[in-house]
Amino acid sequence: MEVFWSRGYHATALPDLLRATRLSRGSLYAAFGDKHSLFLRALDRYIADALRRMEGEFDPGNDPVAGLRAYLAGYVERTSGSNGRRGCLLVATAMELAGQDAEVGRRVASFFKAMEAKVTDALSRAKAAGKLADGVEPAIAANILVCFVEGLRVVGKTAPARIASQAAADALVGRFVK
Amino acid sequence: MEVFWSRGYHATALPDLLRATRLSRGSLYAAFGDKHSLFLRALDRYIADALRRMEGEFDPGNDPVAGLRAYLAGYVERTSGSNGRRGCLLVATAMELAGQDAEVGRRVASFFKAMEAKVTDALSRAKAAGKLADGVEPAIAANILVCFVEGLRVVGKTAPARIASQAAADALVGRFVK
DNA sequence: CCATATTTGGACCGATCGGTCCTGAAAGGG
DNA sequence: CCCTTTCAGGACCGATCGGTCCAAATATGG
Repeated sequence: MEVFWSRGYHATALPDLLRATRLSRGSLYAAFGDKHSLFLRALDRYIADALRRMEGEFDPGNDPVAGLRAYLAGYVERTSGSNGRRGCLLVATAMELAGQDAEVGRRVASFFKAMEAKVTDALSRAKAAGKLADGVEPAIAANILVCFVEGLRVVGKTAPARIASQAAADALVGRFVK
Repeated sequence: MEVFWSRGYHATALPDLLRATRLSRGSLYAAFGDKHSLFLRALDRYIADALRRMEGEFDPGNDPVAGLRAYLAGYVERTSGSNGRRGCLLVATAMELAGQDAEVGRRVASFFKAMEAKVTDALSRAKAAGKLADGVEPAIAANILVCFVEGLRVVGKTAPARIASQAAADALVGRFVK
């Protein structure tokens, strides 16, 4: 369903979708309406997957700092090598469509907000446990981390160097925790 | 020339380019060859502008920490409000084409490498001047900063909140400098 | 085993894509 | 003042876009 993933919306033609879904033209339109609706479905699923994954990483039962590290490690993994080259449906969509398509823009914006909220929450719990370095404000640090991981996705498109990304991620959280 | 800027490559049609260049179809093809070549020209100019700007910010004659702050402030400015919504030709291109088009991929990759080198250099000079916090490694911190600013461009597409971005930028460099 | 309902592959549609080419007007030089 | 050169505007091209429709094949139920 996510052939949109590495190609983007405009670059994905109907034949690509037919091949990927193994559906006939008629069946695909009967099932999804049109290309735009199908794309929205794919985007929603991508977002739901990402949110579910983060819910596991930031589970209140776990150590928030460990969750943060797992969260960053996941992004390092997904932005390295061939994973990195595949890219990220959300980031690609944000750059390609979010400005023109309100329906899409809303979804992307709300995802980023949700992600930032989850990271903020984890940082707040870490702070309450006295595990944050002095002067680290959870909301601001969360903003930094979100930008960092999305930036990883961008540079990972062309320079998917795992060790460098991992070192950067480690150094970044090292600046925030005690 | 940069109507590609906010629309992206695929979404920009010939009529858009004709309107933007005020050229006729014939003249445009005589001058640039084809759409792809024209895009490459636009991309090269965009990259050259960015590099020239950074050369000013990271001028060896200036204080490297001030340069870093100016560099970040520039990104905050360019990712806030309507500037943010317009987006970034480089990031959009990285996500849309870098994986499929080798010519483009090379340009994008070399730009990110050049940017990282400039930031690394500034950080090294700051470190030599004893202005960096303990344990901050220039190359790694540069990687973090590059990812951060490119991430700003991504989230700035849908949530161009200037004050939050500025606070994040300030906090981030605050973690690196003494 | 037949009648009905469902789904399939693909022909087909108008629109638009990137790209070529030709005509007529404007500009420049003798 | 005319002849040549240049160039703008747009008609035109084949290909492909997203989307519709239908006939044949398949599955289903009695």
